[in-house]
Amino acid sequence: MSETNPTGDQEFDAQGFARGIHELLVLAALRESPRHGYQIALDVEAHSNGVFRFRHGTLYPILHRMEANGLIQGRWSSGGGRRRKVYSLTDIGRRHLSGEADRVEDILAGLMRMLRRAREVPA
Amino acid sequence: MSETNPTGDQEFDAQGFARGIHELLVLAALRESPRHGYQIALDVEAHSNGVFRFRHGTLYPILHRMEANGLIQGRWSSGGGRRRKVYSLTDIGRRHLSGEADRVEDILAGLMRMLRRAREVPA
DNA sequence: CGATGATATATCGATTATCGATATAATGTT
DNA sequence: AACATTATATCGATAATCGATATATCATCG
Repeated sequence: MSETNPTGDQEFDAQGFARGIHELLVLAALRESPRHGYQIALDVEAHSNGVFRFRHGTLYPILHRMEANGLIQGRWSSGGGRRRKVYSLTDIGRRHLSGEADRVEDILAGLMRMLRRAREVPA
Repeated sequence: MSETNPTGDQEFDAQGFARGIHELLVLAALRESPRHGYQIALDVEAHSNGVFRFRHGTLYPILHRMEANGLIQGRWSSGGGRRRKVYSLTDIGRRHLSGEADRVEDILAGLMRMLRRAREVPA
């Protein structure tokens, strides 16, 4: 009963799930236009009513990792003044965004089913 | 903008989320009747079309932790033969199940919103 | 009746990533 | 001039999954 699951559902990897969520949040924040780190954090927080929030000790390592993996590309804003690293989606990141969105949505659907079952607790 | 969020939404804790999911899977599997570890693993796998799967190196530590936290209660099946530790929901576990189900569902709803936004990627 | 595979529980070490704390610096405001 | 906000960065502690491994029972089949 362990053949690759026949429904086409995606598998749940507990460790990777949170990481995937974080990366999706970043990719989604960049989907329209480039942004620097702090903007990404504010964008994510604003669009989720404060549910999702990046601590900067979390965000910047994620951005570095994603840049190393080629999902995003950062460029230091030229021109004097406050240094900002502006990130934009790469083609890889754009593909990853849609692929991961599908994958995660399947998992979320599975979780929803699980929750509905869990609600049917006999009093 | 960091006061306890006003919408009543639950906050997302990346680290704790996966753990919470695992615990919910166990609690949900026990909601009807007591089961031992191996049954829980099979139950979870069966009801999720193989999306969710417990490795035993993962499951048993979780069961031990949940028992230590009072969410479930294990009893070694008396009577000769193969030793089995049968777990059942405690009252605490039952309350936790419904509370956590609400909490996680809010987060899932937030993730769904995020995914919908992510899908509107300009071609 | 012996071998094999499924059932069943358990522990341990390696890995890895978040998180909090902390550092640095420029900018705007009073 | 002082202070809060904006902005990026690193580091160590923490914690939990995961794979590997160990042990033992039971059923089945040759």
